[in-house]
Amino acid sequence: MVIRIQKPPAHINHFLHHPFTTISTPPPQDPTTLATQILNSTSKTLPQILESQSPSIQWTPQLVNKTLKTLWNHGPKALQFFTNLLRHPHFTPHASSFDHAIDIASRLRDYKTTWSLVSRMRSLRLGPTPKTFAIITERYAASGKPDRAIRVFLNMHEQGCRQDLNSFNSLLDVLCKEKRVEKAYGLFKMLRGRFKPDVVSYNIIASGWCLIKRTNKALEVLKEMVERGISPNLRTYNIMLNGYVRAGQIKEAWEFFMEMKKRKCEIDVVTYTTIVHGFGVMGEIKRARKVFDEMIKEGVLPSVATYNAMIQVLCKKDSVENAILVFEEMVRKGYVPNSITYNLVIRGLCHEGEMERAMDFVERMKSDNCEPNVQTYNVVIRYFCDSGEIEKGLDVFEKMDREGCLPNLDTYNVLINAMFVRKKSDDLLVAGRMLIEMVDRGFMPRKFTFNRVLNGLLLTGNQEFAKEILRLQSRCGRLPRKLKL
DNA sequence: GTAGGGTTAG
Repeated sequence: MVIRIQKPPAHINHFLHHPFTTISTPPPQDPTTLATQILNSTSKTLPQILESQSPSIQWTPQLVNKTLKTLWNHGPKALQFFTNLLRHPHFTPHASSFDHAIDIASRLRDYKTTWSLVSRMRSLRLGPTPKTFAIITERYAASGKPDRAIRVFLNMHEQGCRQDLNSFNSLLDVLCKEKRVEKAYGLFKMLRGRFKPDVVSYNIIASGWCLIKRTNKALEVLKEMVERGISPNLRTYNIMLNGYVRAGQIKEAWEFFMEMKKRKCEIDVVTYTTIVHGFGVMGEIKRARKVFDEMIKEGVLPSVATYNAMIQVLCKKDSVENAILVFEEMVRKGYVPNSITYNLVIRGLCHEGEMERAMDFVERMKSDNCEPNVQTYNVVIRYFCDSGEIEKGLDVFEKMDREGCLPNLDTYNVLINAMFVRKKSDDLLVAGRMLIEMVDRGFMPRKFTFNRVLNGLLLTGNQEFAKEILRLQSRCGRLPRKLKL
């Protein structure tokens, strides 16, 4: 049974802390330890594990959410954990935990679970909230079902959640981020009478056009906005600026930036970061550095993101050594590098073949209380494998497991591909086991990957294992049409 | 999680 311990009133507190009172304080509730226990459990032992925690553990939303996040790359286990918790009569779920679980279920394309969580949420009067719908529509749009996303939005009021301008903007954003700006703009025009678009709506559509490098369309939309009496804001300008940079129109970007200055537009750290990044990707390191130095004189302090932009472009167009100088400079100035910063430097070092120094940075990351994430490990695994050091790649794979970092689809793809280079039959067995593991964790291998592993196993005389993989493939619906029963 | 800047592979 799960007991929620509530903070006692102050007068009771006195008795609780009396030396003769035997009520113990709850143990430290560490989501990582909990997640590890859950990962090592089976569907049978999981309820017992949760049960054994129950006398002391407080299932706060933070603990539940953090645990779900840690289990992100093992969706089925994450959902098992959450649905088991829901069975406990004394567990009081929070709307945000439902949203996390719904996010995980819809990422697995398990829409049955998704919607049953929604109705559970509803029966507990916790939602669904507009955020819940943003999650679900994003998942539909991301898996090639933008029309389904739109339908979900149009029907959300039936789930007790009224559409408003905010939720409309969310939907437009989701469609634009999935590069369905054409569709988003059509919907925008169709429903603008009903939702009265604002500057946010227009900014979303404009950045959608910019994302697919159609800066002229973005300008057109913004012109229409002004004609309708809505003024652009700083974000609007930053969106256009970034659009030019993305589209490689660096001349236009610079002119736009100059125009902003001339018109005494407020210019902020985002504007500068965009320019630094823009010059950098064009290989104009000196000009990037100049803008970087200039912004401080103009009274705009760089952010960690600005440093990240600078570090990235130095790695790509200059040298890692200079990038590391900037890294040390930011640390000296009291900035705290984040995981993106570390990953950039690590990637830069890997790219130069400096694998040992890259691994040193992974350690430094840890000692700086910035846990290496799945992207960090993916980078070093990829570079080890690409340089033929398969064994070291596998070592890092084991290391991340020990550190409690779950691999994602990229990790498996990189490693499975690497299992073919040495032409060793043992490697194919490893590939087969990885294939089984990734499916177990909710990742869908491509048909190509299945076939490659299958052929490899057959050619190395592992007929029995090949059959097992074939059965797995058919369960995944990844069989060639002819073989499907 | 209503909008803008840093991680990704050719």
